Amino acid sequence: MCRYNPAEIEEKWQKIWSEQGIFKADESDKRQKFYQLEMFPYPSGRIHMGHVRNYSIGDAIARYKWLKGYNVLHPIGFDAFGMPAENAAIAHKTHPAKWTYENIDYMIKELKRLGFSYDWDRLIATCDPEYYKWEQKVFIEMFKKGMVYRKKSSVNYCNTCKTVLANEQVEDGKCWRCGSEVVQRELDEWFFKITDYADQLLDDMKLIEDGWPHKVLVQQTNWIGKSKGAFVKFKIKGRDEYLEVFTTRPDTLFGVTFASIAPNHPKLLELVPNNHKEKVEEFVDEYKRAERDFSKEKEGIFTGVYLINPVNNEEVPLFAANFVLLEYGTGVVMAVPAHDQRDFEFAEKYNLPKQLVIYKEGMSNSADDLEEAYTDEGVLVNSAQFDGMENEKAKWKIVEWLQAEGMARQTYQYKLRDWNVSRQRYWGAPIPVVYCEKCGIVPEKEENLPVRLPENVQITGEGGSPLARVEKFVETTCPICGAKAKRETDTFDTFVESSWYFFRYCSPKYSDNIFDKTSADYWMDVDQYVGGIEHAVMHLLYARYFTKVLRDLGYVDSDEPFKRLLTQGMVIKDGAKMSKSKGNVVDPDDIINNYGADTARLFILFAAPPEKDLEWSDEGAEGSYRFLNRLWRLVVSHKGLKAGLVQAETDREKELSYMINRTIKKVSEDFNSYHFNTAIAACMEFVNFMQNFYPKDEKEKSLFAYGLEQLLIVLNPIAPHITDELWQILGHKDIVEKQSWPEYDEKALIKDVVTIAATVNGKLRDTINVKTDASQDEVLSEALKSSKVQKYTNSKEIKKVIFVKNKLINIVAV
RNA sequence: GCCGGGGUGGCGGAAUAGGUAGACGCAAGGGACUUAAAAUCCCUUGGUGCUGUGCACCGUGCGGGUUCGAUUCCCGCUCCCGGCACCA
Repeated sequence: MCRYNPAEIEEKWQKIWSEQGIFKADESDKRQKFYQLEMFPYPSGRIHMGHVRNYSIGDAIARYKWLKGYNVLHPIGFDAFGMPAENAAIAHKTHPAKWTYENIDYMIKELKRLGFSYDWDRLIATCDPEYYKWEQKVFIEMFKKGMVYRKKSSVNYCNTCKTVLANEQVEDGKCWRCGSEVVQRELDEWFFKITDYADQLLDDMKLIEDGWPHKVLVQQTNWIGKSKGAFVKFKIKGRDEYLEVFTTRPDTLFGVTFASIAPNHPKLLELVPNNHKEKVEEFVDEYKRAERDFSKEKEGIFTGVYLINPVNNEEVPLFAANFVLLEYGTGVVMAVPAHDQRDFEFAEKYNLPKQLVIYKEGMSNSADDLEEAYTDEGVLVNSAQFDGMENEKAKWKIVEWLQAEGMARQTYQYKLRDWNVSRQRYWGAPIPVVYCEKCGIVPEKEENLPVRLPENVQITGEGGSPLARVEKFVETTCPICGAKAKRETDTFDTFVESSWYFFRYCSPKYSDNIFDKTSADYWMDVDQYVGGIEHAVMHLLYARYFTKVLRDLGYVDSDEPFKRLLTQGMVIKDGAKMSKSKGNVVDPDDIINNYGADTARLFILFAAPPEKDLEWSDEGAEGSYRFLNRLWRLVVSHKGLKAGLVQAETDREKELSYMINRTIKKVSEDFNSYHFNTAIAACMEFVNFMQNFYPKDEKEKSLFAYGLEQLLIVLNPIAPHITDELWQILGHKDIVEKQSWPEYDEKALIKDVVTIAATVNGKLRDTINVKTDASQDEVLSEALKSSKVQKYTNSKEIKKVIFVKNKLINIVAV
C-alpha cells in the first residue's frame, strides 16, 4: 500500500490544475457569478502565517463556491508600492523595483505551493505603470471636479519614514508602520475630500450591515464621528465682530462662565490687547514647541478679551487653552464648568466661577457643591424663560430662539478629516500635476499618462523626497502653455492603490481605461472579502470612499464594493503575535516541507473559528497531519470498491447512510456560515466512524464507497491535493473540482429509534430509547419503567409532565 | 472615560428560536503489536465524595431573578481583549 506523500502529490496536482486552467474566471459562463477576494499582500519577502490563514479561508470559500456551481472570480495581486522597499534599497544598496519584483516572484512560488485556486492570469502589481496610470487618470478627473485640493497645512509627519501620515495612519501618536513619534509640520499637501462623503459613508452602512462584522461598522462610525450640535455666535466686546463656537450642549448656554480658544487659532493674536500680548505670545510659543501630549494637565491664559454671551448678554473672559483643538468645530469653545468635566477642571485650576443650569432632584442647587461636572439629564434652572424645561428638549428650543436673532444655527460636526494623500517618498505613484509659473497648478494631459517613476534614482533616505533631486523628472513643460514648469514630486499614499485594485481584477489587462465597465458590471460587487481587522478604518474606509468617487465619475453603478466582509483573527504563538523580535515566528515553508500544504491549510482552519485569534501549535499541526494520514489509509484500503447510492434496508446500512447524510448536512451548513473548524470536526467524526465500520456484503461496500467519495468532495476545499489524489485512487479519471457539492437526503436522517433524556424536576436521571416520534404517553410509560427515574418519582406526586418530541421528557414530581 | 467583543476541562475549542454541557483535536496516563524504537491501534481523562467500575453532589467569571428546566433570557457586579480618546 502506497504511503501518503504530500510533497509528491501536491506538486502533481498543482501542475494539473494549472494545465487544465480550472480556476480561470470567465464572464461568458452562464452560471451565477461569485467574486471571492482576499486582501492582497504587501511583497515584504515571504509569506507569513497570517497570509496562510487569510488565503486558506478565502480559498476554502472560493473552492466551495466552485463546487456549488458558481462562476467564481478569485484573483490575487500585490500591493507593491511602499516604504519597506525603499528602506531595503537603502540597506542593501539595491533598487526598490528590483527588491519588490524579486519578492513578488518568491511569494508567488509560495502561494502556488499552498495550492490556492487563483486565476493567475489576473495577477496585478500596483507598481506597474499600467496599473498606476489609471489612478493618475482618475486623480485628474477628481481634480477637475474639485474632489481634491492642495493646501498648506499642519500635517502628521514621521521623522523615521520621512513622510506625511494620514490621520488614520497615526496610532497612539505614533506612526502605524514604524512606531516612531509623529510630529506636526507645515507642508503643502494634496487632499482627497473624503469629508464630502461622510454622510454617505455613514448612511450606506445600512446596505452592508448584514454582511459586515458589527465591530467594523461601529469603528468606522466612531471614526467618522458625526455629532449634532449648534454654532453659536459670541460678540467680541468692544468690536463689531463675532467668534463662533460649536457646542453639542446649547441647553447649558446660561451656564457659560468663560470661553476657550485654541492657542494656534489664526485670529488669536490679532484679538489680544497690547497689555496682554507678551504673556499670551509666550504661552502660544510654549504650546507650539511642546510635543502634543494628551495626558498633559489643562493649562491656559487669560487673553484680555471678553465675549458676550448671546443668551443673557453677560461678559465672559476668553482664555487661550491647551486642550482646545483647532481642527474640530471652530477652534473656540464655550465653557460650562458645572456641566463639562474639562471646563470644570480648568475652572478649579484658575478659580473661575461655575453656574448650575441643569438640575436633577436630590442634588444641591449650588454649583460650588459639585465635586465633578454634572453631565447627565435634568431640567433647566437659572435659564430665564427655559427654567423647568427638560434639557434634551431645551437644547433645540434655545437654538431656535437664538436663530431668530441670527445668533445660532443647528449643525453637524465630524471627526473625519480629509485624506492627505501626499507622500514625500520615491516608491509610490507620482501625483500627475505640474506647477507652471503662469498657469499655476496644472494636471498632466491624459495622453501623457502614465507619469512614470524615473528609474535611475539614488535612494539615500536623506533630505526629503528623492524625486525632487531628479532633474529629468522635475523639469518639464506646462501642459497648457508649454513654458518651462516643474513636476509635483510627491507620490500617492499607497492606500490609494489598494482602494480600487478589486475593480482592476475584473479586467486586469484592459488598456483603454481603468477597467472595462462591462466586466466590472458583471463581477462587482465583491461577494465575500476576507482580511485582517487592522484595516477596519484605513483600507476599508478608503475603498468604500473611492468606490463612491468612481461611481460619481460615472465608472460604476455600485455604492459599496464589498457585500460581505470576514475579518480573520491574528495567528499568535505562545500568547503573542508572531514577530522576529519575539522569536516566535513559524515559517509556512517549514510546515509545507514537513507536512505539506494540505496539513497547513487543514490545521489553520481547524484550530479556531476564522474571526478569532489562532494560537499556533506544532502538536496541533501534527494532529492534522495524522488525520490526513488516517483519511489516506481509510480510502486506500478500500480502493477496489465500486461506489453506488443504494437503498438502505438493514440497520447497518441505515446507520451508514445516516452518518453519510448527517456529515454532508453538517459540513454544508458549516461552510455556509464559514465555520470550518466544526466542518472539519464533522469530517473527523465521519472518518472515525468509517474506520470502524468494515463493510461486509456488496451493498454495504457500494454504500461505503459512496460515503468515501462524498467525504472527498466536501473536504476538497480545505485539503484539495490529497482529495484529488484519493479520488484518482478510487478509480476516477476526472478531478474532484469538477464534481458537484453533494446534497443530503433528509429521509436518511430520520432514525427508527431515538435516545431521549428522561429528567425529573429538570435533572437528568436516565436516557431511554423509544421509537421515533413516539407520543408523550408512550415515552412517559417507558420513562417510568426506569429504576433510575422511579427512584425520584416514587412516593411523590407527579404534578406535570413536559415533553419535547424525540428529545426530552421531564417529570415534575413533588 | 466612551464604544464594541468576550469569560466553558490541563490547552485549542463544541453545544444557545432555553431541553442529555464538554463534540472534534491537542496534551497526559494505561495497554496491544515489536528484539527494540517509530508508526499504528485500543482504553481512561471536568471536579469532589463514597462502603470505587457504580452512584451522589458540585460544575460554563461572580451574585441575584424568570422557568418544569438557564452556558443560552433578564438585572447587578467583576475581569480580560480590541477600538477611540482633551471631538466641546
